[in-house]
Amino acid sequence: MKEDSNTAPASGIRGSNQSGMRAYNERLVLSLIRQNGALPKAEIARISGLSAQTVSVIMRALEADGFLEKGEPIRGKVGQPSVPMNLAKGGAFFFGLKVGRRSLEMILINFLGTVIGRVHLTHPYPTPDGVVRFTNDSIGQLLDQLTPEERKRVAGLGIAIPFRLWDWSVALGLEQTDMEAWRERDIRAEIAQNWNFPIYLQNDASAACGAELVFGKGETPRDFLYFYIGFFVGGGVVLNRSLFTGRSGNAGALGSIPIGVTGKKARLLVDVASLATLETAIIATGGDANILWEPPKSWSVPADILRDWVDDASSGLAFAIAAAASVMDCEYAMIDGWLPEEVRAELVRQTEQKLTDLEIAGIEKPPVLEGTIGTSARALGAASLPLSDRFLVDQNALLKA
Amino acid sequence: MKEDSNTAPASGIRGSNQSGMRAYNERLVLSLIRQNGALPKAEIARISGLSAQTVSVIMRALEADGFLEKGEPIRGKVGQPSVPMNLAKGGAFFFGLKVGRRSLEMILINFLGTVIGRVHLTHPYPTPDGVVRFTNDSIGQLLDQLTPEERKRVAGLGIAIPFRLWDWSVALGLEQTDMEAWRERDIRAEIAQNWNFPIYLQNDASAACGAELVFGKGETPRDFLYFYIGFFVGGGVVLNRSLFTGRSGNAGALGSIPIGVTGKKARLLVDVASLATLETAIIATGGDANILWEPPKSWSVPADILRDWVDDASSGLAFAIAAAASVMDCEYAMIDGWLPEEVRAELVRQTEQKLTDLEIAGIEKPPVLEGTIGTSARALGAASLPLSDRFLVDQNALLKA
DNA sequence: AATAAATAAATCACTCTTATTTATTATTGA
DNA sequence: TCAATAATAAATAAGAGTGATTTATTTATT
Repeated sequence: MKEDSNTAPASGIRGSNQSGMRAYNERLVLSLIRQNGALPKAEIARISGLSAQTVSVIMRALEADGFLEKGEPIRGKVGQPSVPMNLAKGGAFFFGLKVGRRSLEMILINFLGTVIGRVHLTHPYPTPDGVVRFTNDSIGQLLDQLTPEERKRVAGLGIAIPFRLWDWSVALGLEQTDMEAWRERDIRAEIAQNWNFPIYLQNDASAACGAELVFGKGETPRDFLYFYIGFFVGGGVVLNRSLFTGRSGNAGALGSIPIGVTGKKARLLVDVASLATLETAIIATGGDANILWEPPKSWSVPADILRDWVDDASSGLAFAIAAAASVMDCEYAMIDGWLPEEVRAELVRQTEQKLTDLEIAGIEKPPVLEGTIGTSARALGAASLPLSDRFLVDQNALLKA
Repeated sequence: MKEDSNTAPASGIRGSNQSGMRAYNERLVLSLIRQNGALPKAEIARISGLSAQTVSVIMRALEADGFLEKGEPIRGKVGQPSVPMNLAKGGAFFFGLKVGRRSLEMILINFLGTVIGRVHLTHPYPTPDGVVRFTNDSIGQLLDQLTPEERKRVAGLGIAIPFRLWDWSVALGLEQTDMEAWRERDIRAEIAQNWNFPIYLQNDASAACGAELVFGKGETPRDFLYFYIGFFVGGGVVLNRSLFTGRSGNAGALGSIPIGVTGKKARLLVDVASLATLETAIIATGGDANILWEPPKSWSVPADILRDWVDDASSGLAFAIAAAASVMDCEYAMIDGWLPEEVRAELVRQTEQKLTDLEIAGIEKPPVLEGTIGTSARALGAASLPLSDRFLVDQNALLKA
């Protein structure tokens, strides 16, 4: 699969002009409200440093375009009551597709990030044909739930999918050929033929990171490191409050962080901290590994196997976090995944402990936190891709179209 | 020492306005010429996407201000001959100070990056008082070489200094107290009292990385990883063609990358790939380690000691590069340092070999290259700090002042 | 004649400054 | 206690200023 196909047009460094400036300031307003909740115009002016008049003009335009709406005036303070402006839930709609080990999931979210539609399909393993068909069908179904007016406001589809699917074959116990198909197919392009909104494709773990960045609860830090534990473990790197995907779109390939060497073979994080490893352990003792792919609430993994896995995984994560923190000096590390909440909590606790115990001079060890999104992070993150690209601050927004 | 004092004002996300736009486009023009050499206005317009008229206005202004100058018209093509515009060497001047293990070095460069003045001082170890006095004295001397007109165009001083100097004491065999002074002193502020140009302070290895970015020969890649081998080993991370220093200014603390664990103690890159290690090895065999601090051309380190050191150092570097590449997906890794050229070449060769041999799935291993600046990278990088801040593209340039 | 570089004049889009309006709370004086 | 007045803050209108763009023109060359 042409994984590069998601990458923005490489382009050299471009100049800036007035429309770029306006686009940037509009995104800034929307981003500030998304981060802080409803805010009056005067407050936006103070935060952004823009003049009150400029903010007034921009926000009235955004309101007229249906992206913002007035809240109840707040009285009780000296002066004219302030009118908080909030995101209008019908401002735009986004599709998010998660391609997973055992299932496909399509969600439809509104401008506030609320899931307003969901289609789910279980499969033995993902195939390009199956994914393309499911995508087109489910988008059709979900569009039916929207009014004709709302349909015009669909701003895109994001796809969260593990990269290098063809490397799965062995782990999945499938014939090499079943996965080889992914190498050549460009499902993004195929799906794009059917729809006239933009389509984005990203590594599933990076997408999950995007969900945390856009929809995460609490204050989002400038720079953080994110791990998502799925069939494999992957992650994302957030710099300056935006997801850094690098030149090839594969930055934050955190599963490939080496955590030790035996001879010439590096042991990688993915070898110890992914559900594939846990599955193997369960199967080795004659257990039924399918429980892993049910919604995590209902997991019933033998306690001793789980304990060993958490022990190994947290050691690997601690080492990986230390390595990554040296490179990018992050404020904190976050762990989420397709895990029951109590397993995630224990994994975070042990990782934090092992990181604290590790003696490393010269860097500050970031605190380790639990993700705030949980199991649905990948689908939500997928849907956040078109949202980020169109409505959130982005350095490139300043440049010429 | 308040190492944070260099960090840019934290500030939230700011809006953009016309002066920001113009400032950005001016920097863009200067950056394009610095990267590509002399370019005619029409070519700048094509690369930047700005209209020919806009570029014409901007470049005439820059010429009038003395930052650009006309080259010889190029004939031989259809149409009016193109006039390549180049950086004017007298456009601005910058001071760069390197604080090192055994010496201080102050350089003065012109707008082209050519070193036009240099003052050097050997010391047993760096003290805040010594550094402040040397700085003020040497700036005074070097200013005498400039005309009164040129003196007005001094745009700043950059200081490249190892962070956490107080951790040196043990390695240097000095009393703890000698280095404790650094913890409290803010030499940047002290020096700033004497001069009315801006002063920047940065980790010495990150500064060296900046030299590569600004003055490096050949095409500079978007994203790369940089190691500078000095008394300690450190580095820098370049993202989107700019030096990423992170929230605390300590990103690219590449010396702290863990390369293995024994019990709870992590072995770090700095333990195997710094000259401090080599010095220890030399002293252990009764040799004279002072040769290391002479200009590297005249090194005469026993061959067997050097061979062992290069072997260990390259193994550590290979592992560190693999780890960092997983996090940030860099185009390549670069190694430079206070080293004789043949040692650097061998170190790079072995690192590349060991990285190739290392089996790691899921990432592309970056090629390893030699730095193009060499021993003077730190002082040049220091001088590049005010240059970057005032004259090169920088996302923040677009925002309101 | 064709082509390309460079520029001039007019236009357009945007933010900023200054001044005004509006709605509210705080203070004052009978 | 109550009404009149002052102070304050939000919001906006009008006009100024700045900078990129468009269109047209000039210039120098093959």
